[in-house]
Amino acid sequence: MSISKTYQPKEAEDKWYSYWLQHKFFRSVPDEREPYTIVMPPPNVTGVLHMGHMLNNTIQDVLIRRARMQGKNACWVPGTDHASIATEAKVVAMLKERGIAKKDLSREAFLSYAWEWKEKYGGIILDQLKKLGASCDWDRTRFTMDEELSDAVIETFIHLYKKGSIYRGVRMVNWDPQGKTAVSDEEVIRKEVNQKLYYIKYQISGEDSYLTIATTRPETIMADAAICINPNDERYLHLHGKNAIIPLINREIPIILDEYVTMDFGTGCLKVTPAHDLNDYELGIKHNLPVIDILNDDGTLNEKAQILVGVDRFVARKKIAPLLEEAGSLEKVEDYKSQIGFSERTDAVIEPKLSMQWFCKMDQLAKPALDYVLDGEIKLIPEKFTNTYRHWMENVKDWCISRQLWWGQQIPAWYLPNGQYVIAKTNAEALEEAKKISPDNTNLTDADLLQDEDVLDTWFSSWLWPISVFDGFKDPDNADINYYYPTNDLVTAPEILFFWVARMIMAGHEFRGKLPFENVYLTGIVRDKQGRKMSKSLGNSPDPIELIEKFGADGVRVGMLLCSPAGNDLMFDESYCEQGRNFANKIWNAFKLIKGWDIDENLSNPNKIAIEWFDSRFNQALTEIEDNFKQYRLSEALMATYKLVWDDYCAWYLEMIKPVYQQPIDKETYTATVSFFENILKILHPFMPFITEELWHDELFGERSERDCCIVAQLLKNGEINTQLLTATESVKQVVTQIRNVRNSKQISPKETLQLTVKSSGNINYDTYGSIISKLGNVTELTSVDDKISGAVSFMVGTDEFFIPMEETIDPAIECERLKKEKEYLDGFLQSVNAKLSNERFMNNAKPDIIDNELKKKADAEAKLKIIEENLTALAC
RNA sequence: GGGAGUUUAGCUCAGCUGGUUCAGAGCAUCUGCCUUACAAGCAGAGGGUCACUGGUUCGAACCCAGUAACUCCCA
Repeated sequence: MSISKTYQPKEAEDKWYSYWLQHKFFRSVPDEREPYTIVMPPPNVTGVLHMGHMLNNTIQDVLIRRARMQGKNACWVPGTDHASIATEAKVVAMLKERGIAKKDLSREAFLSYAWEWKEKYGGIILDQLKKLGASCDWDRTRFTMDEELSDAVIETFIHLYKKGSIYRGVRMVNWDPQGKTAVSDEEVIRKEVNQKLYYIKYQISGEDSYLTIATTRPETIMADAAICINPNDERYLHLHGKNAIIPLINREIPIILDEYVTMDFGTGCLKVTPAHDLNDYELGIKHNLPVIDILNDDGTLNEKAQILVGVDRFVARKKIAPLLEEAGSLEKVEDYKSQIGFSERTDAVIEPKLSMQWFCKMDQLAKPALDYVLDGEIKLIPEKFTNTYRHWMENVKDWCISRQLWWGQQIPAWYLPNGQYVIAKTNAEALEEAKKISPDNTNLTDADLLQDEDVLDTWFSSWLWPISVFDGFKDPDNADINYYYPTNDLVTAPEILFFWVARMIMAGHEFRGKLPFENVYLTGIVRDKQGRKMSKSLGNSPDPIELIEKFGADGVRVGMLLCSPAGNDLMFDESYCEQGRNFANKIWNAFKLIKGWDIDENLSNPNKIAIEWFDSRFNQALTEIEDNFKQYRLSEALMATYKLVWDDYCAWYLEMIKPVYQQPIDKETYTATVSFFENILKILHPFMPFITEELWHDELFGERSERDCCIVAQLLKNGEINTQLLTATESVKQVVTQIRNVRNSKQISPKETLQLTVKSSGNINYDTYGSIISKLGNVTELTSVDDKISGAVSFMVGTDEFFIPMEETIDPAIECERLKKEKEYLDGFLQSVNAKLSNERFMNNAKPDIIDNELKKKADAEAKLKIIEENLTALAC
C-alpha cells in the first residue's frame, strides 16, 4: 500500500464530519456527567461566513472538543439571529428586483416573503461552519424568531411592562431614514467626515443689524426655535431680550441665554433646532421652545419647512446655500471636520428625530449585571474589558426597543379607539384588559383594538438567547435549562459587549436570578496585514471557504489560532494558514515513518532512556498546555502542542529511536512510540480534528470499534515528570547540537562519522546517554578521558569538555580568540554576581533562595572559567 | 473634550508577584544540505538602547511620574 506523500485534507474532512454526525457525537442530552455548555453567538441570517466567524467558531470548537475529551457532557448550541433591519432591507431589495414595492404589500404578505427569504439563505453560515469542523449539537439549532423564542420575547416584554420597566415616550432617537426605523445608540457608528461649516446671517428683529451663526446643517434653519448665546459673552450683550429673523422664511425667533453655548466655537451664536438635534432638544425643553419637525421619515423636507418641500435633506443642503447667498444671508463657508453617525445596518446618515418609541429602563437591570462582573462571578477575558464594561454600565441610558419594521416580534401593545393602550399577548386578552381600563366602553370588540405596528429590536430577542435556546421561558423548570444553565463560556467580539453581552447578563439575572455564563472570551477583530478591518467593501477579506480548500480546515484552524491572542486584534495573513497546513503535513509524515517499520520480536530495546525522556517531556507539555487553557491562552496552548510534536517528538524522539533504514525495530520501542503518537493525536484533536481522526483509525493503532473515535477519546491525566532526566537530556541535546555545529563549520558531511572524547565533570553519566549522542551525532566512538586532548576541536557543555580529533590542524589563533571571548563574558558575569554578593543591602534584602541562586551562579561560572583558563594556558596565548 | 489600552527582533506576540549577562517564541531572513518520514523538509546561524526622559530600588522590560506615537470606547 502506498501512502500519499502529503496529507490530503479534503477527503478526510468530508468523511469524518459525516461519520461524527452519523454517530451523534455532537449530540448532548442531560446526564450525570458535568455539563460544559456554550451557546453560539447567533450569526445574522443575512450573513455569509467571514473571517470573524471563522475565528470565533474555531475558538468555540476548540473549547467544546477539549471539554468533550475531558469527559464532560459538551453541548454547543448553534443558531441564527433574525436581524430585523438588515433582513428587512434585504427582503425589500429582493422584492424591488421582482418589481414589488413593500408599501403595496400587506404585513402578512411581506412576512411570507421574508420567511421565504430566510428559509433560502438563513442557514448558509451554519452550513459553512460545518466545513470548519464545528461540532455543534445541530439538533438544537435555534432561530430567534422560532415560535418558542418569540413567545419568550413577548412574555418578557409583558413582564417588564408590568414591572414598570418598559414605557412609551417621545424621545429623540437615532432615525435611520433609509431603514425608516429608529436604531439604538449602539447601532450608530460614528465616523469623521469632511463637511462644510456655513456662516448664516440672521437679521435682528426691528433693527438693521445682523447676527451670524455657524452650522453644518443649513437645511434645518426652517426648524429653528431660537438663537442661543452665552450670557457671559460680552460681544452679544446688546442682543439680550431681542428676536432674530430666520432668513428665507422670515420667521421670528427669540434670542435666549444659556451657558451651554461655547463662546469660542463658530461665532458664539447657536441656532437652536429642537426637532433635529439632541442637545438642542434638551435646550428646548429647558427654555420651553416649540418643536418644529421639518423632516419626513424618509429624510425629505415636509411642508413645515415651507421651502424645498419634498426635497431630500442632503439635496436641500446643497440647494439652500445658493438661496441664502442670493438673499444676502450667507456670510461664508468653511471646510470642517466632524463626527457623524451612520446606521450600522444601512450606512445611512443617522437623523436625530423625535418620535414615539418604546423604551426599556436600564438602571435597575444594570446594577446587578455590573456586580456579577465586578465581583468576578463573570470573568471577562482579557480582564481589561472590565473597565470598559463598568464605564458603560454606570452611564447606561434607557434602551429604545421599538423598530419601525415588520420583520421581528410585533410589540404586544393594543390601542383603543380613544388612544389608550393595553399590553397583552393576544387580541382576546387585550380586549379583556381594555374593558378593565375603560369601563365605559363595554361594547368594545376585538376589531376595535389595533396592535402596535412596530416590532422589537433584535437584541431584545437575543438577550434571552442563553435561556430561550433551552426553553427556559416556556418551561422554566425543564431538564435542559436546569442542566445546561448557567452556561460556561461565551465567545464573542468586544464590539457587542454592550449590545449583547451586558444585556444577556441583565436578562440572566432578571429571569433566572443567575448569571448566564461564567467566562466571556472576547476575541479580537480580524484585520489585514495593514491593520485594516476586514470587510466586504474593502475587498480585503479572503473567502474562508476558499482558504479551507487551499489549506485544509485543520490548517486554517491552526492559522487562525496562531495569530489570535485573546482580546487583541489579529493581523491575519494567509501565511499562518500555510504554517498550519505544513504542521498537518509534518504530523502526516511522522505517521508515515512509523507506519513503515517492521517489528522484530527478538530485538531488545536499546531506547529505554529516549522513551523515558519523551514520557516525561510529554507530561511536562501537558501541564503547560493545561495551564494555558485555564488562562484561555489558546494560541499559546497551541504553540506548546506544536513544539511538543514538531521539536520533541519528530525532531528529537523519533530521530533517537529510528532504526537504520530498512532495519526492523524492537517491539518495546515500537509499542511505546505508537502509544505516544496516539496521545499526541489526542492533544492535537481540539485544534486539528480532521487529521487526528483520520490517523486515529489507522490499523497502526489496532482494531477500533465503531464508536472508538478520537473526538471522544479521553485526555490523559498528567503523569510524572522526571526533571533530572529532562535537564540531563537538555545537555545531551546541546552536545549533539555542538557536534552538528562542528560539522557545519568544518564542512563535514553528516554521513562522515566522527570520534568524540569527553572530559566529564561527572554531572552526566555518558554511559547512559552515549548511545543517543552517538546516534544523533553520527559518532562511532565515544571515549572518556581525564586529560585534555590536543589537536582536536573542542567545545563545552556545562562544565564538560568535548574533543573531536581533526586531521586538519586547528588554528590556535582562532581558538584563542574564541576562548578569550568566552572568558571575557564569564568574567563580566562573575563580576556582576560578585557585586551582588558583596553588596550588604542585597544580602539583607534579597530572599534566601535568590541568594542561593547567586551563589550557584558564582560556582558555575568559576568552574567554567577554570577550564577556559587552563585551555588558554595550554594554547599559550 | 472625557476614559481605557498599546508601544519588546523584519512581522505577530510571550515575558506571572522587580532577582541568572534576561532579553524569549513562532514566522520571515541568511548559510549548508534532494542525509529514502517529511524541500509543505533537515541541520545550523544572525537579528533587539524592551518608544523616550526622569524617579524609586542593592537591582527595572517589569513599579512611579512625565513626553511622544498609535488604537479603541464614550461625548
